[in-house]
This record gives sequence, C-alpha cells and structure tokens, in this order.
Amino acid sequence: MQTIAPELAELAALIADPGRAGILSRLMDGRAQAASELARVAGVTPQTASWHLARLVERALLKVERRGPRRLYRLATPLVAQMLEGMMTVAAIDPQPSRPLPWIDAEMRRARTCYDHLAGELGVAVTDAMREHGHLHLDQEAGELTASGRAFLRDLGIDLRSPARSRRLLCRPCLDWSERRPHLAGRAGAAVADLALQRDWIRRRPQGRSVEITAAGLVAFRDLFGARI
Amino acid sequence: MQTIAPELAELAALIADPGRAGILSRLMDGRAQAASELARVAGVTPQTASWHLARLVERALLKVERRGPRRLYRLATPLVAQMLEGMMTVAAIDPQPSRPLPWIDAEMRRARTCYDHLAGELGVAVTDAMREHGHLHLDQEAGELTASGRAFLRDLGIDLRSPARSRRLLCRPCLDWSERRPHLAGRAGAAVADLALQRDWIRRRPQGRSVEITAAGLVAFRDLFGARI
DNA sequence: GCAACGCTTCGATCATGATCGAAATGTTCA
DNA sequence: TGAACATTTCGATCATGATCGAAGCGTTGC
Repeated sequence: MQTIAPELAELAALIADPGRAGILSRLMDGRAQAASELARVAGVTPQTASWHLARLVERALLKVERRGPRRLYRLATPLVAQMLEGMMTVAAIDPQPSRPLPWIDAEMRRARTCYDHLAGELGVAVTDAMREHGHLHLDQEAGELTASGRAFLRDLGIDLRSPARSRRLLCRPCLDWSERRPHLAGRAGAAVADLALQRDWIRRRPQGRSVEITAAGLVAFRDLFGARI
Repeated sequence: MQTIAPELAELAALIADPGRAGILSRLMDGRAQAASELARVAGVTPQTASWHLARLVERALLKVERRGPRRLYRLATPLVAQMLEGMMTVAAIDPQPSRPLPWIDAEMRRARTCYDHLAGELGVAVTDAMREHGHLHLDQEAGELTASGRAFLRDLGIDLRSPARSRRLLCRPCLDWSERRPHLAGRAGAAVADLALQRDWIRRRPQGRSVEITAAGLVAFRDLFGARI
C-alpha cells in the first residue's frame, strides 16, 4: 500500500523540534518576522535558528523575503496556518487526566490573532455574541453567516463582496485551542479582525502574537457586538 | 511568551516516525484495527509496533479496546482525523519543483474514505457533480448545502435531521490531498458515504483504506449524482 | 490445567539530528 | 572602500529515541 505516510512523517518531523514549533507558532499571526526575532522566541542561537529556518523554507512551510540586511520569514500559505490550527487544537486537548494542563500565557488566552482572524477569549466572545444575535450559525465543523449577519457587517462598513462570484462562502469555524470552543474564521472572520485593527480596537503587541484590547475596543466589542468581554 | 509550542512539538514528534505515521494513516478510515495489522502496515515487528501504539494511546491520539485475545486500536476522536487531514494536505503539496511528486497508489487515488466521508477521484467527482447541479456551494474554506441539495439528499433517503436543533450545519469542505481540490465532508458527506456503503455502491477493501466502486455504484454515481467517474 | 496465540515489557545497540563556536558571506551606509 | 550588522556555513560534539531478540503476560479454547 503505497501511501502518503512517509511524507506525513517527514512533515511532522519538521514540526517536532521545539525550536521550529516555536518559530511556526510565532508566525501564526500571518506576519513576517526577522530571523533574529525567531531565534529569540525559539530560544536558540542565531546560527541554530538559521539552520531550522533553512529546513522550513526548503520544505516550503515558510517563504523568505530579503528586506535590506535582514531576512523576513512568513508562513508560505494559509494552508500551513490551517494545519497548525488543527495540530494546536489536538495538542491543547491532551486529556490525560493525571497530567496538569499546560499553563497558557494570560495575554495569549485573552486575545490574539489566529492567522487572519480573532482568537482567544475575545475571538470566542465576539463569535458568541454574533451567534446570539442571529448573525451566525456555527458548530465545530461548519459555519454560516445569516442575512442578518451580512447586514450587520455591512453596517459596520465591511464590504464582503469581492472580485469573486456573487454567491460566496464567508464563514468557517476554527476551534480555539485555549478556549476549546469554535470561533469565527474564514473571510468574515478576517474582515472583522481587519476592521478591529483599522479602528484601533485592538493593537498588536510588539512581540508575540497576542493583541491588546484598547479602551475604545472594549466599548466597541461590548456595544456594537454585544460581546461579554 | 508561554505558549503552546512545546506541546505542539511533542505532538508532532509522535507523528514524525514513519511507523507511527503509517499506523495513523491506516486508521484514517475511522475503523479499529488489530495491533498485528498495524505492525504490518508500519513495516515493523510486533514488539516495535506495540511500543509505538503505547505512545499513541498514552498521548490520547488512539484509543484501544480489547476484543478477546487481540487489541483493537482506533483514532481517539474525529479531531485527530481532522488534524491528519490537514497535515496530509500540506504533506502532499510539497511544491518543491525539483522533487518528483510521490507516486500515490492508484487504488487510493481512485476512491477511499477519509474518516467518515468519500475521498479520492470518487469523492471529488461526486462533490463536483453536486456543485454543478446547484446542490452545494463549496470552496477551500467553507461549504453550504442549498435547499436543492437538501431535497436531493432527502430523495435519496438520507435523513439529515438529527436530535439537534432545527437549523443545522451539514457541510464542510475537506481538501483532498491526492486530487488537491476540496471534497464534501461534514454531516452531509458522512451521510453520502454511509448510503454508498449500505447500498453496496462501494466496498471497503480488506486491507488499506481504499474502497472498490461496484458496478452498481458506477451506475448510481453517474445516473443519480451525475458524476463523471 | 495446558497449549496456542496475540501482544507487551525489558535490555542492549545503533543511527539521526540538534546544538553552538568559529569563521565566512552579504547588505547597508558613510 | 571600509565598518557595522544580520545571517549563513562548517565542523565537532552530544543526546534522544527507534529497533529487535528474548522473555513475560493474558486470554481463549480444548
């Protein structure tokens, strides 16, 4: 039975090193980072990080662009982010009753971006609020934006039309590994996160992929979305 | 930045061994298999397979049930299957221009089950046909069953109502790693696969997770679904 | 109870790959 | 052109874990 198992193992081996896992995790916000920053989060020397990065690029998990004397690395495709989402979900479950759950950084748990959409308590609260207001149907597997939801996002100034065809799919669930419940992803989720950044409801923290909810953001998420946050 | 990276690496390390990857791949059809069968597909001795299986169970990727003198292993949750789907998708891409694509077993490419739904050429053909008949909207991220699609499945004898609430989500895409295009998954996909097995349109092959399309199945998929297969 | 069978545990061996110091490469700016 | 800086390459060392033979355990059936 010739199958894909060898490639699967090879891919997994690439993620199996704590340094490389840290690098990939750091890049899950979709932005590009310099090699030195990635060496820092991986907790290794620059030369070791360079070795790791070369392997990740070679296997096309990352792509690199030169910006002056530094090299910026980012996830090669959204597919890689989606794969990592799925792995983190399983990694966070680990329902070994005896073993205590890993303590997760409070800022990460509170609010972060997951590639292009909101995650953490914030992401789940916004999703729950939209669901309660009838803007959204969502379960672990699938999601659907209602007419009410389309109108709601339109009123917020989000244009969901795109150069694609008229009938479009906007909404998918993404299982939040820290909250263990689904939050809004897909085009609609990305649009909400974009809006929040543009209106300064959230700000990216200089390091890590957690975000800070501004005072204006707290008001907006509560009043506009009805989120309990 | 305390994050989930160490757990991610640990999880990946578990999949990074070719033997364990083969075992997990073999179990992707959702059924339980005996340790000896899994040793065979992994290409290792029974004692080595036992060691691998113990690690996978300990980390809750698999669960085991004793059936007489033998032990049957299966994926612990659908979440594990979904994670492996995502990894296989990335593993199959590997767009290194120089390296030739792995040759994929013809039977696997033709038709197989992906946990609970159809995959391979068959899965994609059925999905495409449903899409062309307006039963389905599907892109890489999200999916939606139309009213026409609900009626179509109802006429086939598929009852999509479940003990859950009335407005339900049935449909998600699953990126087919051999065809590199999305096929139908979620509750609707599982229902179609169930139907095909019940009506003997497909038969599970004794070993491996590829399935055989019967003569009746070929007719059914072509005439009932309009699939080009 | 005993034999047959499936599976697991133990112990020793062996290979792979992660690491960092040192040095080289490449880019920018003066 | 030369200095400063980011990153990569090279080489040697070291730790982890995959493997299988041999032996042990547990279940079934006679």
